[in-house]
Amino acid sequence: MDISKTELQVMQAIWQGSPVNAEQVIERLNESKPWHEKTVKTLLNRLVKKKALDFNKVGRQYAYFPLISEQSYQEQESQSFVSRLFKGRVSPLIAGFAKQEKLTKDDVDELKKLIADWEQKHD
Amino acid sequence: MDISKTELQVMQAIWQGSPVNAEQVIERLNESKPWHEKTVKTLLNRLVKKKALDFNKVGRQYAYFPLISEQSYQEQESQSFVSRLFKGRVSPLIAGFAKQEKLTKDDVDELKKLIADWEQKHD
DNA sequence: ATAAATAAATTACACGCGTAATTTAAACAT
DNA sequence: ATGTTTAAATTACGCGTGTAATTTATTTAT
Repeated sequence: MDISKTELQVMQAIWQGSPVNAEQVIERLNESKPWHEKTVKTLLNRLVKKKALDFNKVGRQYAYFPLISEQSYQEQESQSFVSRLFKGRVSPLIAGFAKQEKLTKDDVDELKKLIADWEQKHD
Repeated sequence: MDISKTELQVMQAIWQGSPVNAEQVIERLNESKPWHEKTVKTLLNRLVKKKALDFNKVGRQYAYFPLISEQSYQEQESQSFVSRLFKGRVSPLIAGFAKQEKLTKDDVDELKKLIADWEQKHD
């Protein structure tokens, strides 16, 4: 049910573009991390069992594709993260980023735009 | 090293106020979730081993206190969460909240204040 | 002083995870 | 048709986690 941290990296490789076979997933992953081929295949299998992925057979290979979109995954996880740590309030999280000097000008610009949109919609 | 989700709930009970003995932790937790006494004690033990907690002996009981502040825990976890899911950019997370209608007026007000502070500091 | 109570320490146990190695089955080469 | 290659499937294994039960050690009651 739950996608683990390593499994997430596999999902991210697949979200880059699908359908994609195991070999290509391994290539994409090995751009950043050297994982053993067998390890990646185990992870693909587990993700299929968890219904995070599915595949079509193409010859003797599998062409994997996601059953969960990156968007919806991000939304669900963000919800549960913010609930768990901040009782659901999002601004303390941003406050922490600000305090740690982890906000860039771009971030701030985007936040301003989001706020403007929100205010326009909730007048 | 890593604090699990259930362990976090124990930490949160202790962050409510310390030092605090096992019995009191159990009471605080059972406000919301009915956990077996033995389970909570196991978790306290593990958190001590992980150096998230320490204690002083008071008679035959232990008075627990945190070695990690809630603030710093929140900051570290937020960092790593946002890195993992959003390549470190915080605004897509907020965008998701906005899209899901999970932003309240209070949130928006606080965000505006944070932004104003940030801009003032980075002129 | 010995028994009873109780706090803490140790042990338990199944399941998920990270990390593969081994086995099986199917396609390709000869 | 048979051997070789190569996907995919199955199995492995130690460690962490959720969830306690059991054991030990210490205090309190009688």
